[in-house]
Amino acid sequence: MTHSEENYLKAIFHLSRQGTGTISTNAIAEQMDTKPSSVTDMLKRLSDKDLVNYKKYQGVSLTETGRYSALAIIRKHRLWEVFLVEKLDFTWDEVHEIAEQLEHINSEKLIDRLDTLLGHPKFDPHGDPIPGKNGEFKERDKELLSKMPVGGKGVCVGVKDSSATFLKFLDKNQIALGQQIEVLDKEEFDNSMHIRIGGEQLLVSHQIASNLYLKPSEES
Amino acid sequence: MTHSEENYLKAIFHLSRQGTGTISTNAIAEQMDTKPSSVTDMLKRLSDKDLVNYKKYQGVSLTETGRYSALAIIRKHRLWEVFLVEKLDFTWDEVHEIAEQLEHINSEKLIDRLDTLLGHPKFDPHGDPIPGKNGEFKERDKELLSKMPVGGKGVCVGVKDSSATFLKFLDKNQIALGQQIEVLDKEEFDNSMHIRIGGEQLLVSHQIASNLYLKPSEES
DNA sequence: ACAAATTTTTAGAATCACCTAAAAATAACC
DNA sequence: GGTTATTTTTAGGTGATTCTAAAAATTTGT
Ligand SMILES: [Mn+2]
Ligand SMILES: [Mn+2]
Ligand SMILES: [Mn+2]
Ligand SMILES: [Mn+2]
Repeated sequence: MTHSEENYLKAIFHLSRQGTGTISTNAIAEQMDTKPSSVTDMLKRLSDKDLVNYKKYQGVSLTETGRYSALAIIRKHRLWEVFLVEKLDFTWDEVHEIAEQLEHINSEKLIDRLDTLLGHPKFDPHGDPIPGKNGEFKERDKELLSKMPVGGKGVCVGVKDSSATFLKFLDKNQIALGQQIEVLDKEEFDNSMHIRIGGEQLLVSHQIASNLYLKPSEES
Repeated sequence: MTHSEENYLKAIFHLSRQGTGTISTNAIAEQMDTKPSSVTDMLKRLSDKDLVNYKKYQGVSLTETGRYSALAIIRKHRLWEVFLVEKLDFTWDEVHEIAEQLEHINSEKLIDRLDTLLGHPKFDPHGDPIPGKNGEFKERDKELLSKMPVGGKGVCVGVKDSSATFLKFLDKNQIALGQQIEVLDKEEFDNSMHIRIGGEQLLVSHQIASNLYLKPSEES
């Protein structure tokens, strides 16, 4: 499989996990920052290789083998991200770009050994789950901060937007994975939220709240 | 720079360090297992980018920037090989193939950090010197075993052929880098050599002797 | 239901990296 | 020095991946 094919599979996988159902040509083009016509070309090729189910004008979905391949690439991507943070002291905003390259390295043994070196991590530096060697994958139980009710509590377990800009913003405001967050109040006006985090109080915009995932604490 | 361009630069660099002078199209084609016509194509492209000095029919050589680029790739290749052996327990016969992929990963910070993690190694698992960050490079002082006189001694410091087949053969016969070797006798008939290595005596063929590098001990 | 807007596909072209077959230049030999 | 052999380049073509522009299909709105 070529780098390009791998990138398309990954994009289709990620899109499948957002909106339900079949994926549109335009959605892929946008996600990958290419033209729809290029996407159509590639979908034909992927379909020929039985990696996607594709019928003209009907949208596309991954086949079993396509899904398996996508998960293998995501596994590599996320393990490399962990490696970069844990072993090479990169920050979580720096690793994605490099992992985009490393995910295409082809060696089963390499990725097995890396997994072992890292102690079989279950999540990457952004809180995303790392697929298993045999394609096991389940999303973790999480909720957007923006969807939490006033009075709700939880632990910060992930980010939706993992752009460097957003991650650096979180660093600056001392918001990190593993921290306890409580919703104190919501502003009707702009949907911004007053939260308690690490003893401090903070007002976060709706933009921010809708890009932070919490694992909600059990309500009594 | 594309992967292919990088591979060509590397090939030209390696050829320059063997026979002296300018490099022929055919030599590159053979080294890279492609056709001479493909090489000509690429030489034009590399020349356009000022990475090589190329005039039709006159052979080719690296420019200053071409040489610098080649060294950067070789540095990456060899650092990754060290990483694979030191951190992921690969054997020296397994690492080259994977490093062929990893050498194309593009991140200065990554390679700096890797260098630090590994303790700034000077040599790769095959005894080849690792170029410095700023293009410093000097070959180590070494001599082929086959060129050593009877009675000569030295430490095994490298291999010329670093194919998996040869390396596994060396493992099987307990020949490893760092070992003391003494030439006991040469057979006129087939140029095979009786050597002492690690207390044992061994008869090695000319083929083998001409692929093992020693650092000759000071003769008195 | 039909026109307009949007999405998607086709057609045609460019670039990269490779190939084969043929032509041209250079080197080797007598 | 002229013929042969070898090396190297050109010419032309293929597949992969992208693009733009135009055509076709689908969806939306009235
Ligand atoms: Mn990432
Ligand atoms: Mn991630
Ligand atoms: Mn190598
Ligand atoms: Mn090596």
